[in-house]
Amino acid sequence: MSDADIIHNTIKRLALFASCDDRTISRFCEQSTLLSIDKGQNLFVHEEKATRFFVIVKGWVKLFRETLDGTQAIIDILPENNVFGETSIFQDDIYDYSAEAIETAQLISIPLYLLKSEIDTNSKLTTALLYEMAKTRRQQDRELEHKNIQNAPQRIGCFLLRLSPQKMGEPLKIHLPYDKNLVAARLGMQPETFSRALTKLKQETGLEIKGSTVNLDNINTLVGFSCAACSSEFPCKDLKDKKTCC
Amino acid sequence: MSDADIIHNTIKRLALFASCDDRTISRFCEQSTLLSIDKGQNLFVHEEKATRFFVIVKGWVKLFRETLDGTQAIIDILPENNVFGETSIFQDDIYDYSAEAIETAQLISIPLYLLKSEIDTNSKLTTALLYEMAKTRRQQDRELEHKNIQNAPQRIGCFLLRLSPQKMGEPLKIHLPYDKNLVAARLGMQPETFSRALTKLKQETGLEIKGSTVNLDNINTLVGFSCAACSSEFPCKDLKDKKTCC
DNA sequence: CGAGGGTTTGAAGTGCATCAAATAGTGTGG
DNA sequence: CCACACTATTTGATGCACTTCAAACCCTCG
Repeated sequence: MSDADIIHNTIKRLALFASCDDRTISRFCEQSTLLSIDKGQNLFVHEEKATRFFVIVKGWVKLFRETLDGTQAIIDILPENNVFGETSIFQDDIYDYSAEAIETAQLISIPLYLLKSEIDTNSKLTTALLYEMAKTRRQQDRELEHKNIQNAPQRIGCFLLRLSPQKMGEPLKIHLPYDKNLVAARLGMQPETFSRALTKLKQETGLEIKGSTVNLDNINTLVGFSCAACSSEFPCKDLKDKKTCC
Repeated sequence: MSDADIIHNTIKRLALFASCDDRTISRFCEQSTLLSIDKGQNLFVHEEKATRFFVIVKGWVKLFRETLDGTQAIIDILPENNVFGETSIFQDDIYDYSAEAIETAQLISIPLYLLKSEIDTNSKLTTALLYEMAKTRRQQDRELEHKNIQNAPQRIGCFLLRLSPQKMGEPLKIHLPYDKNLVAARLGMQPETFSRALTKLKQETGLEIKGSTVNLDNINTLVGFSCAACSSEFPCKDLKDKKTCC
């Protein structure tokens, strides 16, 4: 497939552009470029002037910020078909986090000015953006709640449930999407804590761990364990299509 | 002032409606009602069907959710001129939190369908909503970061800075907006922890506490203490007009 | 004055972080 | 295919921050 085809196919399928007509989508595609970025490379840095936003075609991207004393706060870790950097249009064109590829990734780079000018005139796109934003807001809401009221093993359980097809009563086989250090950081804990918490989760729910694969006979025990300390009930409606649930 | 005047004056001044013409604003006002609610009363409950959203004219409102095991997660505590409940239009008209008056409050109640239909046609309003949402998103971002990297005394310091006029080098006199138990809950800590953390803050920065009044000779020591562990620098640009800063 | 809330203080426990070291896993060149 | 180096992961020991439970104190208001 040519670059142009990849760009077009990817953009077309995004919820953000779902309501746009072909002409609009083509306009975006024409101005977009496809780029590859190596593992560990930064795409942009917090506070930097923003001119483009991105869509992940392949690979994983880490969004984070750093404090004065050098500690890193992971904001999110995104797989393919996710958009990021677009919110800088509400931020005086300043990126409000840094972005780094955690494994070699392929990205679509789209000029921000296109989105900005489109928003002024295209109410469908604006509404779509609004919906996406609302979804993100809800996710963050949960993250904050979880951080406050769930403990480490429960947060891991919740994270695993998010990765699963989420049918009650079924067995479960999950492959951790990236290395355990990153999962730990994503969940706001130390690698050591992650390791121990996973062991505890094993004891409590009967799940089994082999390397980066997690098996469980029946998802229910995990739901019972993790979702007890959460304000939304299991299938986590309204959130299930996104990476954050529970 | 008549109810209609209060409604009109309040709505007119909201950022959300700043870009709307008088006709639109009048349309909203006509369909709105003014209501009073006693301290401790619920305005609506999480998961309830949503038909109206609200603007605070006077008093304080607590937004929260409860988990199965009964613990409460405070989402926010809002003073006058804040809008809440409006995000349920992105949620199948379900409130995604409960709302309770923490002291007798006066509120404007506006039908959600008005906002919904307006969004389809009025791109100015949609954009304004988008901006408000982006601002909330940023706030939440900070909250999460703070929860991760600031300790209890620092979080209190940050909270106090948010309440102040925020000029460097000046003395400071702050009155805690609501009772200490609530401040503690808002900051995600126990009342006992809050008390102890405040004592520590007193030792570290030289501020003085008399009941619910906080005095400080020079704001700088507080900034130095609290903002060290934060990824944004003091005046907290982009955030200073909202309740969350630092 | 005395009851009852809010607030502070004390003592003990829990959860997570940190530092250090052992072990498992992975890829490399021989 | 093995040995080595290097990294990821686990385990152990200790410390700190916050929570929890309990009791004292303080303040307000009937």
